[in-house]
Amino acid sequence: MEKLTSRQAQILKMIRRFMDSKGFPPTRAEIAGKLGFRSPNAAEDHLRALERKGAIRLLPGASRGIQVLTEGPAGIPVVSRVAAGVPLVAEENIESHYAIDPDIFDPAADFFLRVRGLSMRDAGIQNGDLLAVHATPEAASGQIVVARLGEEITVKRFRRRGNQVRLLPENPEFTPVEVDMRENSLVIEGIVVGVLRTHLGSMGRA
Amino acid sequence: MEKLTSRQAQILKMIRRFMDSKGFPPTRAEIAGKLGFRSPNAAEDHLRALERKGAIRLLPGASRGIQVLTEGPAGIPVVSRVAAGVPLVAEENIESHYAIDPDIFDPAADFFLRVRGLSMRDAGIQNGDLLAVHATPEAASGQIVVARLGEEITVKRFRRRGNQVRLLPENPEFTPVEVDMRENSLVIEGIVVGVLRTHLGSMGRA
DNA sequence: AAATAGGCTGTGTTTAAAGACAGGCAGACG
DNA sequence: CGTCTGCCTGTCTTTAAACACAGCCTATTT
Repeated sequence: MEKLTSRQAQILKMIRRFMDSKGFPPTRAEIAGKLGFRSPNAAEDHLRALERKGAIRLLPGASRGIQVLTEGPAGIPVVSRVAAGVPLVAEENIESHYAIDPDIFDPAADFFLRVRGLSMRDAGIQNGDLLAVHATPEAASGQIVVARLGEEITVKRFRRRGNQVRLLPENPEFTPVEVDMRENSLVIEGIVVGVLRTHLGSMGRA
Repeated sequence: MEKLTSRQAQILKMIRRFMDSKGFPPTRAEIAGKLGFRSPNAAEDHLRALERKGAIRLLPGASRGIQVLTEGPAGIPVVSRVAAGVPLVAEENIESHYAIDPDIFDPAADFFLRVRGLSMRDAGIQNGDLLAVHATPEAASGQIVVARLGEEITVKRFRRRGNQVRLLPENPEFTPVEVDMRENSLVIEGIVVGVLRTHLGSMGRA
């Protein structure tokens, strides 16, 4: 899809909202009304532009004949095998998308992160599990966080006392990490708000 | 919603299908065309009946002004505190619904079951977790099943040798259950195909 | 300097669509 | 028995809506 101008994106958004609430697309006049145009032909022009750029399809002759061509996959992105340097939720890290309402988690999930390793085993988090993550730099002591330590992405329980942060594994076979926020760069990518395991065909005991 | 006649249900289904494929509701003439009416007024009559019975809403004056009123909550039902005697997935056992695509699990999930107890702790299943369950009476040895033993609903790993079935907990503090299928009534309600944990605010270590 | 895209106003004309009116016929209900 | 609902045909009027035509102004791009 060709790139839209901000005005065109605004009109597309208006159409989407209209369809969500009413269940059918708006007419030219309704678009003009909502956006304050004095002429329905302004809406017509925008629709033509949106069709030309591949955002919608117009069915000639049909009233409300606007089809919004849904761009890309919907749902929550699944982040896996994180590449070094790039942001966590970047195109190249996204494995797929899952059609799940983000609001079943509280606070809402922004993405899933696939876990490698068993460092949080005793918190009921297994290798290959998907963690529902709420993206935020704020974490309270005791929460399980997704943190970036230099190049490494790690999932640990977060404990803080002043500038001294401890990242605790939930498995006696792993050792805690101590970080002084004044010396080392520790970035909180988000807090874990849920766990999702989708494949347990007949796995053996941990 | 009042009960529909088979013809009315058929028309409602046609409207749904039309909206799925086109993105907007049909006109009277389009309904008549699809169903072979020679008069658009037949469609008008049906729409009136559907509105009277609460299946749709008609917006006067608007072209294609048909709103299909979605019946009941969508998504996967969450089964909790199972009452004795009644089927597992019964109205009275359903706690809520979660908007999740059942097909992210394989095989697809039919319902969620809220777990009580820690008998499957070492399989990464904790107290309060939701188990995605595929409803089926067939279980392979090694799978985690939801089984009914008399009045009790239990979640265990399923092992079978002939008529002898063992239901294994995944926690050394619990003891396995042995069942002879010829003597005791064991009903497999389904197999566990996934795990969902939605609330881990700042829980302590297991 | 000319062409093109974006973003509008304003005025029509034509067609798509809602919906009213007048029936017909069958079966269910009191 | 009459009356209601369900399920249709057929016609006609009115309005909703698409869409063509003619412009205006401002940026970009060629």
